[in-house]
Amino acid sequence: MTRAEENYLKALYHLSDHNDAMVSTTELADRLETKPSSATDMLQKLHEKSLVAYTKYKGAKLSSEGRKKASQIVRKHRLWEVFLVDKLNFGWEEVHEIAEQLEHIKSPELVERLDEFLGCPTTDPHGDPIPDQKGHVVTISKSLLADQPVESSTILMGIKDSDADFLTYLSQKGIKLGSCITVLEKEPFDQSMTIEIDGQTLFISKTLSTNIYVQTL
Amino acid sequence: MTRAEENYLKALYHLSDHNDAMVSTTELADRLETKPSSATDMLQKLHEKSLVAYTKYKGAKLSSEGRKKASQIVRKHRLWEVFLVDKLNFGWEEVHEIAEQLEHIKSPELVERLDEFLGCPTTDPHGDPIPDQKGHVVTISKSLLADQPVESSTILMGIKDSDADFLTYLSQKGIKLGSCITVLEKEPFDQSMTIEIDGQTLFISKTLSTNIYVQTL
DNA sequence: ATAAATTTTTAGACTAGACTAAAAATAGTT
DNA sequence: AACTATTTTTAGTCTAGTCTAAAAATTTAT
Ligand SMILES: [Mn+2]
Ligand SMILES: [Mn+2]
Ligand SMILES: [Mn+2]
Ligand SMILES: [Mn+2]
Repeated sequence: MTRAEENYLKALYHLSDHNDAMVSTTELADRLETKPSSATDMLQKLHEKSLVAYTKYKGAKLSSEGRKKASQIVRKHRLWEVFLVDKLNFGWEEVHEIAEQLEHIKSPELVERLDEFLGCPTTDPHGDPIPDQKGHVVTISKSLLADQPVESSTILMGIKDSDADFLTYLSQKGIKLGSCITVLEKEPFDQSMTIEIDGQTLFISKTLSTNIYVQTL
Repeated sequence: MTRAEENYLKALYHLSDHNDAMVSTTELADRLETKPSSATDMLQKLHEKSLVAYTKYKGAKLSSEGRKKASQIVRKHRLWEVFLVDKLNFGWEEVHEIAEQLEHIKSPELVERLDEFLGCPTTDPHGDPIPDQKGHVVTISKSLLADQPVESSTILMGIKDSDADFLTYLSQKGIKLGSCITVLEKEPFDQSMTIEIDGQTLFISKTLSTNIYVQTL
């Protein structure tokens, strides 16, 4: 499998959002910052290889074999992210780009040894679950901070959009995985919130609260 | 820089053997398991980029810029080998293939953090020196075991041909970096030797003794 | 110094992956 | 239902990197 093939499989994995929904060529092309015609080419190739179920004009989804391959890439990506943050002290906003390369290293043995070295983590630095060798993920029920009622106490479990600027902003405010968040106020007209996070009071926009996953205590 | 370009630069680095000797296209092609015509193509390209000094029919050698790039790849290769052996407990015969991939990961920050994480090692698991950020290597004077006189006591400092089968064989015999070797006997007709290594007596062929670097005590 | 053998380069073809432009299919609108 | 707008596919082109076969240069041998 080439790097390009792997990137397409991974994109399909993320876009189908676990409910093996059909993905259109434009969605796929947008995600990979390429053109729909290129996506069509690749989908036809991956269909030939039985990694993708693709029907002209109707979109594509991963085959079970394709999903397994994709989950292995995601597994590697997230394990390397843990390595970079836990062992090399990178910030969570710096690791995605590097993991994007490391995920393509081919060595099953390496993955398992890395996993063990890291203490078999179940989530990556952004709160996303790490698939096991078989591609299974333990899904932790989490809800959006935006949907929490006033007075509720929660713990920050994940970031929806792991954009580097967004992650940097969160770090600056001292917002990180495991932070305790209590909703103090919610403005009905623009859904902005006043929250207490690890003791300090913060005012946050709707954009922010819809990109943060929390777990109710 | 593409992966292929990097592999060509690295091959030139190793073949020119520090004395910036001219390297022929066939040598280069053999090393990279490709054809001379492919090597010619790439040399012309790298010459265009001023990374290689190449003159038709006369061979090629690295420019100072090219040598610097090459040394950075070698640096990465060897640092990753240290990581794999020291942190992930791989055997020294297993790491070359994986490092061959890892050496192409692009992130200067990663290299420096990895270096620090590993305690800034100066040699890799096969006894080869790790170039610093500027491409400088600390050359430790070592000689071939084959050239040692009878009765001399030495320490194993490196392996010349890091072929996986050879490394596995050495491990099986308990031969590793740092082992104390005393030459007990030398047969004049075929240069085979009887040695004492870490207490045990071993009979070794010329092939073996010409692939082991030692330092005299 | 010529001729033969070897090495090196060129020319032409191939694949993976991407792109543009045009054609075909689908979806949306009157 | 027919027309329009959008999406998707096809056709053709491009680059990187490889290969084979042929041509050119160099080296070796006579
Ligand atoms: Mn990737
Ligand atoms: Mn992540
Ligand atoms: Mn390599
Ligand atoms: Mn090595």
